[in-house]
Amino acid sequence: MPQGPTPRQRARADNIARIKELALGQLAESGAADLSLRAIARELNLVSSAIYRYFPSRDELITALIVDAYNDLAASLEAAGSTRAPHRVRWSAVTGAFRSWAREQPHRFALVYGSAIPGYRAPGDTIEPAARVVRAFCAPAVRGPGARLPGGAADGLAGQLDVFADAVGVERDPDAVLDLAAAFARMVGAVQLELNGHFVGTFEPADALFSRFAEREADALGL
Amino acid sequence: MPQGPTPRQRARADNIARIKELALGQLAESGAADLSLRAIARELNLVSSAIYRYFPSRDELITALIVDAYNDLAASLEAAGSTRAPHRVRWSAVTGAFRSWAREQPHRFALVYGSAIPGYRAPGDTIEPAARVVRAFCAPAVRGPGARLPGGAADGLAGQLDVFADAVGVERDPDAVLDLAAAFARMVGAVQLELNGHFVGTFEPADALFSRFAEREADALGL
DNA sequence: CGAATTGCAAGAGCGGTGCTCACTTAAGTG
DNA sequence: CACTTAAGTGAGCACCGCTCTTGCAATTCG
Repeated sequence: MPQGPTPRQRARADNIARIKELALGQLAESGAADLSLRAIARELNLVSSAIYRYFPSRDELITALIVDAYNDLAASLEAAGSTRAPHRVRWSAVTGAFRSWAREQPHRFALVYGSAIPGYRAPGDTIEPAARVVRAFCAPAVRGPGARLPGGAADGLAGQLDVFADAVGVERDPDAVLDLAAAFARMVGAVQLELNGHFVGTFEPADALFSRFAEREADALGL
Repeated sequence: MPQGPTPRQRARADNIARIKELALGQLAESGAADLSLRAIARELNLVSSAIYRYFPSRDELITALIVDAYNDLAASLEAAGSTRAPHRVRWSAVTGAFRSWAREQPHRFALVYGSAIPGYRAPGDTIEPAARVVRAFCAPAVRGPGARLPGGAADGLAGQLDVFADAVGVERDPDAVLDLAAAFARMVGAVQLELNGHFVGTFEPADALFSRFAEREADALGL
């Protein structure tokens, strides 16, 4: 027996995909809090309760969208950073890709890095995809001058930086690791500010600001 | 005539305050998207429709809460930064106050710097309070080595930095202004990440990380 | 092949939401 | 005291997430 997916499984997967697709469309129009299972069912010519055959609750649907968004963003960063170009160029590409992805899909960015949806608690399934994003973000700076001393298990911030470096797969000295963490936080914050309109009247368009940020970070990281 | 507020105006103001208070309580428990006017009315022994005498819509209530939150945060930063201590100490105090405020009232932080509430568009009333926060944040670094050259009206990023410096009331060279913008974005991003649990497993607690960030920024700003 | 099992969809229903509207009641004003 | 105006009422509309029972169809098994 070929043991492939049965027709039933195929149909089910198709429906799940269709639901996610419609949910994404709704997300783009109204945001996560307005995501309505009933509306999805309506667009799908289904009775409202039928949706619950595929997603046991609204939160489960949202979780699936979050995981997808993390993976999509991570893939985008990985694609931007996997060239043979010099590290500095790759850094610029990855940071640019982050912002571009967020600007193209602001609703999905809000889903993953915006405020937690009220009453919604991210389950464990999301932490791996989230880490993948950070890994991809740091990839261009993964190795450089001042590799990590094999000290290990230091207390306090030094120890935390070691843990972070390990999780991200970076071999750098603590100062560089700190720079990476700062760069990621800066990125998330700046994108958040841009998307929420906090730059209107000052940094609009913000292209120059973002590329200058990236240059400085590249300098600090010795890329 | 003393021309003070009439009893009616007093009662009205009291009711508005009470509504906002209950809304804040609800916010702390469930987040902005779960904010229910009917629940507020219930807690207030009012019939649901009576709320609309005070706030024409749910969005208007939320806007009021946002303005209050901005002003509260700004006041907190201003208090932390208005000491006679050296600039560097004040910088540390202000950045610390920002994080503290956000950690104490995560729901309010989410309201102002989190993702836009779906379907909700911030009206103009919010931009002044928002600017006040940025001003207070930058206050400790308002003046320092390398004051701004009276060039003015440069194109591109330099011009934007000038606009930003003017709006914030900073007299610094473009590099320092850029540092300030980066520090603010870093702050918002890092707090966002911390509040949303992205630091679990790495930077938890994040106190050391945040103070190290602040130190580096103080260095860069020459404080 | 027929029967049993499994998965899907239907539809009614519960308790909740924001918001509107015609209405009564109460308070302040000439 | 008569009048205006603001506050509160309650029914109602259209929507929401979610549950539950019921009928039907496809698949799997004896």
